[in-house]
Amino acid sequence: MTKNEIAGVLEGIGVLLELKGENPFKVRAYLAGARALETLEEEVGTVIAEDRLQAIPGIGEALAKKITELHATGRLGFHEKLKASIAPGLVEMLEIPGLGAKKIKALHAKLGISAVAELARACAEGRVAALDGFGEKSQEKILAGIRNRAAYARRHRWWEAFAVAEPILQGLRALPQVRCAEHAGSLRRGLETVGDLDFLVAAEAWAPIVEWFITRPEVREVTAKGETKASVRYAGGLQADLRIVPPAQFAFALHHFTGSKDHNVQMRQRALARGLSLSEWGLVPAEGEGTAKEKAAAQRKSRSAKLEHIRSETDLFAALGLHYIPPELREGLGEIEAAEKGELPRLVEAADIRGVFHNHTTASDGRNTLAEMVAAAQGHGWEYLGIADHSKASFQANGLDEARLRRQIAEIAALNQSGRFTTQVLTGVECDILPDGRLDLDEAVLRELDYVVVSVHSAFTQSEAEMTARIIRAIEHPCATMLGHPTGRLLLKREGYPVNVAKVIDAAVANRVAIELNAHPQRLDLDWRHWRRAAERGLCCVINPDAHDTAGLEHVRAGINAARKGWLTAEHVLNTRGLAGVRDYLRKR
DNA sequence: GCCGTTTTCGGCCCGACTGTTTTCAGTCG
Repeated sequence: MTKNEIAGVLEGIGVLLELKGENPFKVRAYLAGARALETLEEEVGTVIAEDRLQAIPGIGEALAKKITELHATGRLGFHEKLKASIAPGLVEMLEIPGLGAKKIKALHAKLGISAVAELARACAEGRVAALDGFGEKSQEKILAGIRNRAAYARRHRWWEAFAVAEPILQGLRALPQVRCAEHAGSLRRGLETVGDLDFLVAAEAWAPIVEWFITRPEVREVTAKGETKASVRYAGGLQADLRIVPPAQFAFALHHFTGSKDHNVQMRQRALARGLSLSEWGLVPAEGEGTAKEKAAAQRKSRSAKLEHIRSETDLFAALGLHYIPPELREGLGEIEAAEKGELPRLVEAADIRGVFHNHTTASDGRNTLAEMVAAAQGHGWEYLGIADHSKASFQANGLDEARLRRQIAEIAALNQSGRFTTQVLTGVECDILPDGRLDLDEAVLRELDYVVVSVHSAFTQSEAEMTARIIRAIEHPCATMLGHPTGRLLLKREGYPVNVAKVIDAAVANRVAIELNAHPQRLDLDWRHWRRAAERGLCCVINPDAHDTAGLEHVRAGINAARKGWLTAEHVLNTRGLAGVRDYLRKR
């Protein structure tokens, strides 16, 4: 079993234990173990062989044993027994908003419900409302939740979520009562997909803001409305939470609601180690004794004392002995340790980008002409624009053969010489990697180009070994400059083809081939989780929009998000170099 | 189940909102 498959089993165990009513900390231990495996930056087989599993934080004796068994046999008796003891319908019921393990257990114990369909029937017959702890409203909410389950569970690509969120944020900022407003959550962290939107507002008068938020025309449903918080659902199922705090608490709340959860847990533990308690309310001396309620009261009392020193997230991090951690890095993946040592990278920014390489025109399947694309690139202030239309094997995309490509090279040379644009056009191609790893165009024509992007567009069903060997063969071609969308994934739509990314990265480093961070919001491929380690190993990144029209050039912004999440600096990214630097790089390869 | 410049046992992040209750449990983030 691969590490992600093993992580999936551990997560499944966690969920099942929760439904059994097990100790919540045990549940958390399994989920944490799954997460630790997912973020492991090496092969799990290596770690097992070298007996280092228990050195991974969150994995102890029991989990190490189970992971080893799963890796060796692909099965785990403990998991299978557990699965057999719980109806699969109960797990599915967890997807219904408002239903957690305890309520599902009660429904199962008292009404014998073990599937979503049975639950719907019981609600319709009014049997759920009659249960202790349930009522009419719970019953209605469950029914609505069942109806909308698919839409509610859906995640949304960052780009689309941002497009919904931005006008609302601007609207909030324009309200007279609002001192300041920000996005929080995974949107602010630049995650590739977003579950819901979080808006955070600092204000003194709250009611008018809540009122404005829940009465937007895009709102389909108001799911919660309190003094400091409101939740709504927009068309398409995207949910948004608004939270309002007094201005003095904004920095704490912004940090808290930006997350991630793992980052917050680590920050709170760090605070506790310093005798402080961190929450969205503030940073106050930790109370040793007393109930949760008393502690909260004590916190509120002492709140004002500390708050005046902390006006921003920068102050908050500083109070815990840390440099400022950009939101994109707050995933609990070592950013706190790096911030403590002052070793956080200076992350690449959109303004660092001086040009892009992988773009299409009407010559293949683009929707804008060469001149239109160059004009748009110039509008972005870029020094160069690379054109990489499809090659002939991508017949469906009107790919270019050798003769058409040569005509395009001549056309680009003429355009550059005309002086019509200050942005220089570089000649490239997105050359198909054929199923056996050969390239789709003659080497002679490839040598006439400034660069060659090699990409897989066919035979996705090959085995991992075949696909990996195929891509590596292409990387080893003397004309290959960069590897396009390395896994071919389409977010929320299609898994990538199976490929051993670690081996591909090794081959790219060895052959001085750059790997693309395809910035198309649907791709963001290679995934940000690989980049930190890959860059340390010397891999050169190139952020490419894969634009098929002038608007597609904007997508670089999404690629920047992903690059930042991958701890990349401008030095790691080829297209932060100016035209001379890029020409130098391409010549020396 | 994990973990330890307080500890090998006894902790494990913390608060808001909802619905059902008359003081709180469950859920959520």
